[in-house]
Amino acid sequence: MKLKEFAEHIGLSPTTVSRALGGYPEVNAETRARVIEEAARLGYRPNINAVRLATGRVGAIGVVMSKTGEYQFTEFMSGIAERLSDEDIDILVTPMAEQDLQSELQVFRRLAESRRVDAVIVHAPRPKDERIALLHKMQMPFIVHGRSETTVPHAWLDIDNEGAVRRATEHLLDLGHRRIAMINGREGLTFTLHRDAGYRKALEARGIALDPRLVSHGIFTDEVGFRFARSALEQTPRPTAFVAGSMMTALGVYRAARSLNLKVGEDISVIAHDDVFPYLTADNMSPSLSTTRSSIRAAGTRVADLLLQVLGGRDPTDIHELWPVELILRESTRPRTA
Amino acid sequence: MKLKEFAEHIGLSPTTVSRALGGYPEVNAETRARVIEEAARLGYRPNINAVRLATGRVGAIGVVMSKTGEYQFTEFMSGIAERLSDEDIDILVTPMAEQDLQSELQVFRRLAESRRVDAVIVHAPRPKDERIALLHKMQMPFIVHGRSETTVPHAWLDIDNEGAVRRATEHLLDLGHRRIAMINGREGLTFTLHRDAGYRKALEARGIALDPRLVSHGIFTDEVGFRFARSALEQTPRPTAFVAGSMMTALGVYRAARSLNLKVGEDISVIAHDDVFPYLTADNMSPSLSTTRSSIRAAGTRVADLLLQVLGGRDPTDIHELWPVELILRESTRPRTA
DNA sequence: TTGAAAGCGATACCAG
DNA sequence: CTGGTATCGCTTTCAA
Repeated sequence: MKLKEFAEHIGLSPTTVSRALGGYPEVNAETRARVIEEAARLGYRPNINAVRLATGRVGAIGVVMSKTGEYQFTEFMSGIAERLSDEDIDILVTPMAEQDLQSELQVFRRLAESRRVDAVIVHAPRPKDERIALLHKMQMPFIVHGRSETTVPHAWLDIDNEGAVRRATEHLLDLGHRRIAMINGREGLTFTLHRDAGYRKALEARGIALDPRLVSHGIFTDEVGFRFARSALEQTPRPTAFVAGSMMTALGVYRAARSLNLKVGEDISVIAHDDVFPYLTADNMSPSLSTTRSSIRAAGTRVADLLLQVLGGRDPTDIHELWPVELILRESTRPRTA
Repeated sequence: MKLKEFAEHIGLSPTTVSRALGGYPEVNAETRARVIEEAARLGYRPNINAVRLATGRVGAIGVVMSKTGEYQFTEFMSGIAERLSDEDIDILVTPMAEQDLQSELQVFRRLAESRRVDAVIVHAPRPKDERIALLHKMQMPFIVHGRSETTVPHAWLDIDNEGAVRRATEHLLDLGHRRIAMINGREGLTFTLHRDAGYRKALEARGIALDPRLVSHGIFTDEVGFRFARSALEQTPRPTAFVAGSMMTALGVYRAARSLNLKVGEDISVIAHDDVFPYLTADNMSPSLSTTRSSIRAAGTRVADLLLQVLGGRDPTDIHELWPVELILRESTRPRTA
C-alpha cells in the first residue's frame, strides 16, 4: 500500500496523511488520531527509501567493526542500540576486511562517500588519526569514542584512562609492590598511550625506574594475558603485581599464575580495567578481582546520544566528555609478601 | 554531483551514464570506459537512496544481535561481511533490547514490516521457531543458520552438532571414561538439543546411564564453564572427562581443574567444540585442547552467499546444507587413569 | 548504441 | 487546518 492509495482510502490528501503520521503540529488532533488508527488497521507503512530520498536523511549511523573482533565491540554496540532503538535509526555495521590503517581509512571513506549513513562513530582512535581529518573534510558528522591529538575540531567522549591506570598503579605501590607488570592494549592507540602514561607517571612519582620487559601490548584476550604473564613470571626477579588492560587479559594472568603454582592475592597481585560485561564479573572471579571500572555499554549509549545532538545541530566542538573511572578494591590486590 | 550534472559534463545522457556505470551490456565499450574514468575523476557517485527507490531494492540485509552478546557473533558477522563487501550490500544490525522470545519476535516483525532490509538471517533457532513462520508469512526472504523443526519450507545451513558431540563423547568412552560431564549451550535452542542427543546416544550405545547432574546448559562463557566444572568436580565420584560446548567454557573447565589441583590431560580429559577464533586457539592452550572443529566465520560467509542466491531467485526450499565437523585430537584427552 | 521521458513513493512549499 | 504539485536522483521502457 502506498501513500496515495492509503490517502484515497480514508478520504484525505497525501499531504495531510504524511503530516499526520510525521507528527507535524498543524494537523487537527482528531484527523491525526483517525489517520494513525487507519494506518495500523490497513497496514500502511511509508516506503523507507522514498522517505530517505525526499528528506535527504538516511536514518542510519555507521559503525566500523575491527577485524580483531574483541569482546567489547558487542557490548559497546548494545549501548548504542539502547539509545537508538527509540529513534528509528538503524545501525550500519561495516566490518573491516583487513586490519591495516590503509584499509581502515578506505572503509571510512567509502562509508562517507556513499552517503548510506547520516553520521559515524569513530572508535579506538590514534593520536594522529586520519579518519578524523577525513570525515571532517568530507563533512560527514561524527563523534569519537576516545581521544586524539588532531587539531581538527570534533566531538568526543572518553574515559580517564591515564587517571585510572595511575590510581591502579599507585594502589599497588602503596601495597609495597615494586616490580609491577603492565599488560596494555594495542600499540599506537590513544587509550593505550594514556594508560602507559598513567603507569609511567605513577612509577616516576615514586622514583621507580620503568623496566620495559615488564610492559606488553596486544589485543584484549585471555591468550595474550596468559602468554605475557607466563613469561614475565619466569623472569628473575619476577613481578609481584600486574596491571591488566581488560578482564580477559586478567583471566590470562590468573591462568598463568595457577600454571606456575602461584596464588593470586598472595604471591602476586592483579588489578584490571573492567568494561563491565554482564557475563564476566570481577566479583565472581576467584579471588575476586580489584578493578578500575567504567561501563563501555553506558559509553555507547551516551555516544549515540551525543551523536544525535550533533545531527540535531549542536556544535561538535562543544562536545567533550571525560568520564572518571571508579577504583574498586577486592581480593586480588594485597600487600607484597616476598 | 548528481547524475544529470555529471552527464552534461561529459556530454552524454543520464540514461547512457546510468547504463555504463550499471554494467549494462548494450553500452559501447569505449563510452563505458570513458564514463567510468570521468566518474572517478569528477567524484560522481550515484545517490544510494535514489537508486534504492528506483530499483525497489534496499541493498541491506538484517542481522539481529542477541543481548547475551557472545563471542561468536562478531566472528559470524565477519564471515557475512566477507561475502557481502564485494556486493555493496549493507549489514543492518538490530540489537535486542531484551532477551525474551516475545521481544525477539517483535524485533523481527519490525524489521520485516519496515522494509529496511532485503532479507534477514535467523541465527540460533529453536525447534519451533516462530520467527521462521513470521518471516515466511510476511514474505521476507531469509535463511536460517541452524535448524528447526517447523513445517514452513526455508533455506538453512547448519553444522552436524549431534554427530560432532557423539564422536567427541565416543572418543572419551574409547579412552575408558565413564563419568563424562557435558557443558552445553543455552537451553531450548536446536543446536543445544542436537548436542544433547549426540551425548545421550553415545552413552546409550555403550549402555551407560545418563546422570543429569553431569549435564549443564548456559551461555558460552568462561564463567559458566568454571562454575559448573567446579561443582561437578566436587561431586563424588567426580567426572573424569568433560565435553565443553565452546572454547570459552573449556577455558573455564581448565581453570576449575587447576583450582582443584587437577591436571587436564592427566586427572581429567576435556574436549570442546571449536568455532575457530583467531585469538583463541586450541593448539595454544596448555595442554593443547582436543576439539570438534567448524569455522563459524566460514559458515557466515556461506550463509551470506546462499542468502544472495535466494535474493537472486533460487528456491529456498532447495537450500539445505549440513556441514560435517572435524574431530581433532590433542593433549587434553587421555585414557582414564583413576 | 543512445536518448527522452515516465515512473519509484514519499516530503514540503505555496495556496487557500 | 487541508490540499495541489514540484521535487528528491536515479532506473528503465520505449523510440529512434
